[in-house]
Amino acid sequence: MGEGRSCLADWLNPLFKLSPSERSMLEGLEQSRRAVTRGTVIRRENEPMPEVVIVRRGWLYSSTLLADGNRQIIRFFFSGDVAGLASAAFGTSTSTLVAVSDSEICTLERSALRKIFTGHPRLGGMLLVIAQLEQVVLTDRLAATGRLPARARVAALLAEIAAKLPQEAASGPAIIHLPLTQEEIGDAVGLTAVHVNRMLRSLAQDGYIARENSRVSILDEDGLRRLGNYADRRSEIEADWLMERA
Amino acid sequence: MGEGRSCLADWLNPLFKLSPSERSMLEGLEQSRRAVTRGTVIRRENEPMPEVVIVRRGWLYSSTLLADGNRQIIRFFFSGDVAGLASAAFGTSTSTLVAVSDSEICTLERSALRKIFTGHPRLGGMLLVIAQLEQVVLTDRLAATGRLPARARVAALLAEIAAKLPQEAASGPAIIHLPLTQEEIGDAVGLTAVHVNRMLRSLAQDGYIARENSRVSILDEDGLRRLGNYADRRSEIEADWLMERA
DNA sequence: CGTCCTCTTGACGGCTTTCAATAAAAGTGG
DNA sequence: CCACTTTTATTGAAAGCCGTCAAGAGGACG
Repeated sequence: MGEGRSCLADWLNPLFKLSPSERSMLEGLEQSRRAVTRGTVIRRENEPMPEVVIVRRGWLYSSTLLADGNRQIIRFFFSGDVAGLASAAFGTSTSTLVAVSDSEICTLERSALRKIFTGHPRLGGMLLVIAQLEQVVLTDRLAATGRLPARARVAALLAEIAAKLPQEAASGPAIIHLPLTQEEIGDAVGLTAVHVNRMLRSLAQDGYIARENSRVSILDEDGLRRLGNYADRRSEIEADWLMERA
Repeated sequence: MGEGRSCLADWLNPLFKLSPSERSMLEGLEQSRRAVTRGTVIRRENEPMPEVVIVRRGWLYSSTLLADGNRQIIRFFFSGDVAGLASAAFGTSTSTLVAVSDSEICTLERSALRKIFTGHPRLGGMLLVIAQLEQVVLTDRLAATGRLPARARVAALLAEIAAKLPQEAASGPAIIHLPLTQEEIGDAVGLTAVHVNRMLRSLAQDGYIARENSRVSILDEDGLRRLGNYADRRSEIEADWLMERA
C-alpha cells in the first residue's frame, strides 16, 4: 500500500498509474481526517450532504429506510472506497452512513469535484470508472437478492466481506471480525435476523465457515463464492481509454 | 423535447443548461444511429463492448444470468438514457441489452469519453451525475427487491414504467403498452411468472390498474407509487457545483 | 448485580414457488 | 388468409422456504 497520504490515490494507482500531479492533487484534497467510533452515524438519510466521504481506515455501511419502516443496507465501504459520491448529484444524502468498526474518514467538498474535472480530466474519468464499478457491484447484489435463496445470499455477503476486508496476515484460514448484528446482516441481504441465524448455522454445519462470537473463520472461500455467485469486479476493470495522460 | 439532434443533450439540457459548444459536441458524437426491432439483443453479457449506447427512441432492458441459470433484469432504459456507460470501466459487457419495443439507438466510441472529459470537463461531470442518478435508482430497486412483498414490487415496476415511458397524450387514465412477458416482469422484480400473474390480477381487482392484452391502464398512479415506495429521483438532482461553466 | 441487547432454537403460519393442465395469443409456413 | 406450432397467460392444488411469534440463554455495559 505504500502508506500514501491519500488512500484514494492508493486505491487508484494500481489501476491507473497516477501522475505526480494527480497524486498531489488528491493528497491536497484529503485534508480533513476524522476518526469515528463503531456505530457512529456519519450521515443521515435526507440530511444535507455537502461533501464526499472517503474511507481511510475501517469499514462503513450505507442504508435506507422504506416507508413501512423496513431498513435495507445498500452496501459496505472499505479502505479507499468513496462513500458519498451521490452528493455529486444530490444535495441531500440518499442514504444513512454508519461506521461498522472504528474508522477514519476524510471528506472532500463538492466544489473540489469541479477542480478535479477541470484541472485533471483524467481523474474525473477515474471517478466515472469508480461509479461504474460501484454500479456493477450493486447489480450483482440486486441479482443475488432477487434470485438466490437465503443461504446463498448470506454466503455472498460473507464472500464479499472476506474479499475486501484487510486480513490479519496468517497462515491458517482467514478470520474476519464481524461486528455486525444478525439483524444488520439480514437488512443487507433481505432476510430476518432469525433466518440469518439459521443460515449461518447451516453454512457452519456444511463446513464453509466456523464461528466463535463475532469472529468468523472462512474455511472454504471458493465455496462461498460459488454459492453466492460472487465475482471480484474490481479485477475486471479495463479502462484503457483513460490510460493516455491528457 | 425540441427534437434536437442529440437526445442525450435533450435529456441533460433541462438540468444543466448546455452551452452551444457542449451541445454541438454531443450532437457530433451521436452519429451512428441504428434502428432495432423489438426483441433484438443489442449486446450480450461478456461480449466485448467498445461503445456506449444511448437510447434515442423506444425502450430497452439489461439483464444478467446467474450461475444457476436464473435471469435478473437489472433495469430499463428509456429515451435519452445512457445504456452502456459500464463500458467506461469494463472492456466486456456486464449485462445483456435487449430492445423491449422497436427502438432507435446510437453508439458512442469509448475514445469519445476522453474527448468529453478533456475538451468539456463540465460534460464529464454530468456523466458522473448521470451515473450517480442511476446508482440511486438501482438502490431503490434493491431496497424494494429485498424488503417489499410481491405485490408492492410489481406496483413499483409499473409506477416506474408509467413515469418514464412517454405517454400518448390523452385525457383519460394513462395507458401504457407493455410488451413484456410476465416472465420478464418476474425476472425484473424477483418473482416467478405465475406469481406475477396473480399480483397483476390482484392490483387490477383493487382498482390500481386495468388490463387488456398487453395494454395496461394506470388508474391510480399515486397509489402504485405509495405501494411500491417509488420516488422520482431525477427531480431530486441538485448539482450546483456543475453549474458554473468551465 | 441488574438491565438491555443479541443470539439461539422451536413451533406455526403465510407468502411464494413448483407442478400441472387449459386457454388464449402470437408467430410460421403453406 | 388459414391451419399449425409455439409461446404466453391463467388458474388450481400442493409443497417449501422464510417470516412471525415466543421463550430462554448468553454477553455487554452500567
